[in-house]
Amino acid sequence: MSITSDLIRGHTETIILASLMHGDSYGYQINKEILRKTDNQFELKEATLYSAFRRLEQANLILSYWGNENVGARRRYYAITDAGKKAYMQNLKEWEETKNIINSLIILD
Amino acid sequence: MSITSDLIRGHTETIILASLMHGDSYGYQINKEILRKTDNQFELKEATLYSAFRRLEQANLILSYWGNENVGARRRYYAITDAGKKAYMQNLKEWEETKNIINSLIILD
DNA sequence: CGTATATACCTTGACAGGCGAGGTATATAC
DNA sequence: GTATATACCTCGCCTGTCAAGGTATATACG
Repeated sequence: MSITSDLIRGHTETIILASLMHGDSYGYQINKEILRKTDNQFELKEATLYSAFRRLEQANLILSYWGNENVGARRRYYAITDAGKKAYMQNLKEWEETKNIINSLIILD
Repeated sequence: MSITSDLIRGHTETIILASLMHGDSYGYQINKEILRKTDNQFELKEATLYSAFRRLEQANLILSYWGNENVGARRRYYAITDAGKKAYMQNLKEWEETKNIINSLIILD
């Protein structure tokens, strides 16, 4: 896990929103997807993931419902709301701007 | 709650180290330089700046000395150490990796 | 002289997100 | 029966950020 928690801080919610832009999903799956997408370089810690879910739902950026699995462990599915989609777009824009700012500050001339 | 602060979190020290790679400087000047480089889009809050100085000096990544101004307010100058240069290089590398990871996670296919 | 502004440094305490460490439950495989 | 994978959750600590205060020097203006 080369990525440090302070560098990821502030991106957790956007990462979750981005994942849900592809369709409804649940915690475990979202994290596995993150692992896959980053070639096992990164995953969210469970406590981080679930506290982010709570914040996002509180802010009405996502909503949740229990899946109707009749076998295996229960799953709580999450769906992104319209407000969530807007927030995602906004966060993406901010990321592009922040990226430029950081680049200009830490890369030497 | 400003989004920017969480996105910049973890980069503060690298920003300071990068600034000192150009030569010794002092708090006020470093912050003005950041403002200039980002076209007034960003600056470190004073409390953040000075607490970062303290951490960096504690870790022997920078050292400080009082300037000998005989006019105006006193200045505490900072210089980057060899360990600081190494840390800067390492942080820069981590930034490039983190950038890719975040991009791959938040930008939709 | 009083006030405003710029330069320059510093401290305290609150806040919020990340996460280690624990817990619960279902199902398969050996 | 025990190990592993799936799947969810909570508690409490840690750490970086920052609002809100403070101190001191120098110049400009009326």
